[in-house]
Amino acid sequence: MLRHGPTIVVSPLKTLMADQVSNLLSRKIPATFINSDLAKDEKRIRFELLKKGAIKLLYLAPERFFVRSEEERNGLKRTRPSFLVIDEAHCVDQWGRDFRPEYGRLHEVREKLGKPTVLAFTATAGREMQQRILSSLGVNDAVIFVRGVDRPNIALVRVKAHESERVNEIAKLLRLRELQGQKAMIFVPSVAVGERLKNALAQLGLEIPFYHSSLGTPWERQELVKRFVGQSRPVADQIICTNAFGMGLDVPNVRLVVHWQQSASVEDQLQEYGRAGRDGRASAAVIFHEGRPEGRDVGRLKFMAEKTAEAAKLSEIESIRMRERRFRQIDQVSAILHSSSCVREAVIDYFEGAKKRQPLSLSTRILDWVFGSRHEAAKIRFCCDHCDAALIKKSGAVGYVAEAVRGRR
DNA sequence: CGTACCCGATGTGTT
Repeated sequence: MLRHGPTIVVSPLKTLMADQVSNLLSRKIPATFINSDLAKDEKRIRFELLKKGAIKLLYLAPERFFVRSEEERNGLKRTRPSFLVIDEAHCVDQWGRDFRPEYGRLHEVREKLGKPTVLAFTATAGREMQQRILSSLGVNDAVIFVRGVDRPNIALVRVKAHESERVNEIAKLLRLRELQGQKAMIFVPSVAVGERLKNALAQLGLEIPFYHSSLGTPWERQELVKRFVGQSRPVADQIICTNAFGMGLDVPNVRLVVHWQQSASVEDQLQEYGRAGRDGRASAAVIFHEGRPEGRDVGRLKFMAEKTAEAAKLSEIESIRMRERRFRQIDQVSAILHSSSCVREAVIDYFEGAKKRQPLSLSTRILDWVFGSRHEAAKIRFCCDHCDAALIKKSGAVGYVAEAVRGRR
């Protein structure tokens, strides 16, 4: 706010831009976005405000810098922003090579904008990803702050189960008394699996909506999101979803996140189960797996990774490299799920390194104070299936989740 | 077979 020029914020989703801009405007901060939802006139008005210096925060998708219209590109170039902010910066790495290549070209953008200071934020980037983000953005000398990856109030439960058993286990979980009036999410890897699960649960008397990118119109999808967050009726406390659901979603009382199977990276896994317990209260994450390295679950993820790598406009060597990286990310999750040690520790190591923690610098402590969670972290009473093996043996996985969600033994 | 942007052609109209 105190700098002379505006700040450009790169954001991955139009819904996110709209939410954040309206939030900022309600705090009287002059913010706006420019994207393909705008009518021609509205776009022109916003460019003019920008030119007059009336905008402090401008939200854009990365593709916006590469639109056909030279006039629009120049309009952005002339803004000479003080900062280039990359929100959800894991997208630079996760999408920047194949799925959304413009995410991988932000270093060019920065050059054209006159080399503004770069600030990149994400809740989920492991150590290798952090380095790749910096190198993609062309800021290898950047200072990195890594804080708060652990979510001590979420009990982590790995459950080895075949597909047929998973439906019944999920039904039992959803029916837990401890969960009534609270929220639960079930992540599935594909539309086909989601539809199957939705139908199977319906057979058992559980009608649960399924959110995915090809569901209905954008308006209908937004309506379902609103039903889940309680801004539209009928309220949906439980939802089946693909990973399309939730970037930027902040629902406080999600008590349970179930994964039909592992995610395609540790980052995805953390991001998804991390939706649980945002209010700091005791919550649980259940992840089903098949107990062996190369079963159908992993096969499906690798198949999708392969297709993505093939579809991207990459040279053969780049495409192979991309595929191998995605394969490795998938295997890293499997390794954590199949290991017989603490899941929590494995995830923390992945993000922060196993090395002993350095004493915190003043700047880190200030960042903690500014961005850190306001509530005291709950004491860990429940950790994971490994650390609480005796409890699981006694109560079973479902019983353990019930106790973990209640927050007392 | 997951994830989204933008754009221009086609044809409809749920906040």
